[in-house]
Amino acid sequence: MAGKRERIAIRRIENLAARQVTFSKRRRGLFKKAEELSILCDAEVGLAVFSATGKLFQFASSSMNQIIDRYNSHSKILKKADEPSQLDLHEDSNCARLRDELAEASLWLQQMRGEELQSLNVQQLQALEKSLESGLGSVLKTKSQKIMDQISELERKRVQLIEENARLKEQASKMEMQVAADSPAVYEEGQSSESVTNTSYPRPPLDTEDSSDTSLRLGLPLYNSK
Amino acid sequence: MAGKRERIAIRRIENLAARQVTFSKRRRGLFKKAEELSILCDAEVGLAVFSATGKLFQFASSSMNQIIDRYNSHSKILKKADEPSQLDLHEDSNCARLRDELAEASLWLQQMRGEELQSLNVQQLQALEKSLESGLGSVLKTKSQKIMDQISELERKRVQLIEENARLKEQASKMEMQVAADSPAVYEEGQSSESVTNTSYPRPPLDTEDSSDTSLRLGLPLYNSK
DNA sequence: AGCTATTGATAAGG
DNA sequence: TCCTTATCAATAGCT
Repeated sequence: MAGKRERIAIRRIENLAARQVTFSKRRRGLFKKAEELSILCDAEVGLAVFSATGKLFQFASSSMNQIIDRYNSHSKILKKADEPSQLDLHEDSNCARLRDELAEASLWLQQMRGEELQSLNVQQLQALEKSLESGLGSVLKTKSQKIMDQISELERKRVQLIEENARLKEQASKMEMQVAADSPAVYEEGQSSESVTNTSYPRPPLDTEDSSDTSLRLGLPLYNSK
Repeated sequence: MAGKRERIAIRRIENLAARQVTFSKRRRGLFKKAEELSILCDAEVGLAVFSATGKLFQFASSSMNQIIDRYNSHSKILKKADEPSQLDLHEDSNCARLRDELAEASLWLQQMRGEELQSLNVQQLQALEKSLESGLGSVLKTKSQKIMDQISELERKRVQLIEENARLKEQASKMEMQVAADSPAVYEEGQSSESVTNTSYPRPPLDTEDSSDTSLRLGLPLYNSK
């Protein structure tokens, strides 16, 4: 069912539909590779493609205007004073620099509003988005981890306390029985806990554990480091 | 001997030599694909690459100047008339700018309304990504709130248990004193809690409270709804 | 728009 | 920079 791929000759594809499909596929691949080259090798890359129907697709690692400027600079060195023709003649004096700045600014605005994204196929948009997303992700991840740790710790201590309670209850009932056996009149209404006599009773580990628990005291433990 | 190739991450290659080698290889590949695209699909392609050392490499299916001109023509449509030929040069700079912004906004609105989206494959994906991201943000916010609630609840129960412990300890020591007074030989080494006799001792609120606490039992309470 | 069988590109290592 | 080779990635041909 799949492709019995054959190598194709590099010449114009006559079939219109096939040509358009290939254009789409290869264009994507080309732009991807252009971007990868610019990132991997720290190169400035500008790529413009006009489809047979006249539509423009572009990629620029920085901005196309900047790349064209840089290209022209190189070309001038290799050639001559370039062609100041109509464009440069009247703009050069006062408007060229301003025009470039405006072009850059509007390009940025376009990009930030979601416009001209074609020219940023993957790079700028994704760089911006990824930096926000990854920063957010890291924060959330760290926060979640800390929360999880705190929950585990709380749960651990809860279990400890429950066990402690069980021990104490057991002990209490044990003693109750003894008390009842020895002097049955002592208990009438259960434990009305008063007369807090602080005896030298050997302390269970509770308080020791609890003293290491300061970070869990407050209502907003999210932002506590351990 | 040969390459045990591994896939590499698309980020700047730190090693200089490796970066240069990769630059050479990939640059060749990129130019080859650019040429193939232009031939196969009858497209006009211009590609300029500046190495990190500032060297220029270029490919153009026709001529770079022609492509730049054509590019500028397209850009002008989106930006401004760009032909303030001497006459309206000074006066219209602001007006042209405003007009440009309006034109851009219109185009953007078109795209947002669903027009021109086919040509914005990556744009659409990333716009979708962003909306997903904001949705994710809401989810995370809600989740955080629930976790906070659970922590508060755990903390509340912890305090309850501590109080309960304190009561039991108090009671225990109270009884201890009684036991010691009535039969001093009973206690020798404190509470080695064994012989778990489950008496009909009136239960403290612990277990009752605990039964409402099922969602906090597991190690991953993050994904529990209340 | 998806899916594979193939071809093409290329990371490592000399 | 140029080979070689093992792998990974792109994509031609179909559906």
